[in-house]
Amino acid sequence: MEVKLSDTIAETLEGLILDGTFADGERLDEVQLAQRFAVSRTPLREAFQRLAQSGLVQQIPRRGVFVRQPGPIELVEMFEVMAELEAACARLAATRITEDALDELAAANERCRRAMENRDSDGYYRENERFHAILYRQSGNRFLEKECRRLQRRLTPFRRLQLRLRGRLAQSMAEHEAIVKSLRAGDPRQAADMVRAHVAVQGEKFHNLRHGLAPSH
Amino acid sequence: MEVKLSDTIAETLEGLILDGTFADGERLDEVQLAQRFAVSRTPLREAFQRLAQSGLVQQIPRRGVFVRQPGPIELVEMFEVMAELEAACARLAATRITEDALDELAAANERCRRAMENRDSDGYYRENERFHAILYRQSGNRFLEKECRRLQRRLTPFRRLQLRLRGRLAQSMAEHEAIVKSLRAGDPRQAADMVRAHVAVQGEKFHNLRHGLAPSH
DNA sequence: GTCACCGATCTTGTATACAAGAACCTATGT
DNA sequence: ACATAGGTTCTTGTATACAAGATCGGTGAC
Repeated sequence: MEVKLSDTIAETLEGLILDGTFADGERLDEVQLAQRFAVSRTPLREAFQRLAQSGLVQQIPRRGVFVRQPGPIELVEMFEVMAELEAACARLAATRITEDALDELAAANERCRRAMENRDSDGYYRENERFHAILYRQSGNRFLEKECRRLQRRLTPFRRLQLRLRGRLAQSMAEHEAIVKSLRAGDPRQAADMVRAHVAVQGEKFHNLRHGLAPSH
Repeated sequence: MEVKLSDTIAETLEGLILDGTFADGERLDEVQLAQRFAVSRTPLREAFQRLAQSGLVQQIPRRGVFVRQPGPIELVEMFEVMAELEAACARLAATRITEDALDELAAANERCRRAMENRDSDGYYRENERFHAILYRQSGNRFLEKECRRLQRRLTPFRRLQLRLRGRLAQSMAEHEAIVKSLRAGDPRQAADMVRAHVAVQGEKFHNLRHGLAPSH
């Protein structure tokens, strides 16, 4: 439990928007939600502002706040930026990463493999996230790391969705291995290219999903 | 004038923080500032939240908000991310940019040259910003464009500072020309590398400035 | 003399009250 | 019958009131 009501409320609302409970364009009623959370309008309005800055809702003055689900175009754009940010992490990490971190990456990927063998989708997802978290950290740039986390958080529901695609898990893992190899070789360009492709393919697969173009299975 | 008081206040405070009126670690007193702006605490608190999310202030629960000027390390990190983001713009723009936009870039750079000849530092700064704005737009990725603008805005005061260095203007302009050439050639890798170096050098020069290591003049 | 504990004061966080603008409904005129 | 004008109601934006935690100073004990 956070310290301020507005914090918990913002987080709860964020979850409700991300998981699609609130549809795109839907108006969030202050008084109604205030009753629902048993608080006054004040902390709700503070939460709204946070959501508005994250881009999850749009505040129209004197009109209210409306949830703003990213459309297909914006989603592809966001994945593209995610790919570039992670590629930057890889580029920097290639010259900065420690031996220990390389081992950690390999270990995380190993746990991914076990999760895949056990058909443990959630476990795979968790370890995959850990893999990427290590990469962010090893960029040696805390600001970049934070930016990556921020965008990753926003893309969470969509990334989860696309992992369901058959064959993606194995492919993803193979890509992880190639990435580790590039980092171990200390090749910034190759590492960046591989990570960029690894992340970008998620956006593309998602794009296909959304348009009903069935993947290969 | 914006629609909400909290908007104008947030913008004003942002300016005061960015231009150094508020020192690092200084506490922003709600009631005092409320009097100063002749408003109640409510819009001020809303403004504080926005600043906190931008990272300009830190909110410590039940303690207050404290301005958080980026230290040398964080600044270098931010410039590094800016370089990577702009490099991404260039990489994408290389295959997406229109002929018209290429001409616009050349024109903007030409105006830079004139400003330099006239010793018009502010003019140069303005046209330089326009040059980069075109680059963002030509990435063909509106989300990336927004992210670039956001970070650029935060780095504004520091970029301005380092442009004062003798010889930097001419060098910067030459880099612009090389960038346009790469884009015209449609070479993503080269365009990205050039933009990355072009932006990164700002961070490095700034780093030198801060450490009292005089530049070459 | 120093440290700790307790109370007074101040500050933040939340709730409520008030003001102004927007939406909606009705009624009237053409 | 439809459009428009006016008023009513609802909603947001801001101000104020209240509650709870934090800081600071004083006093007392060791």
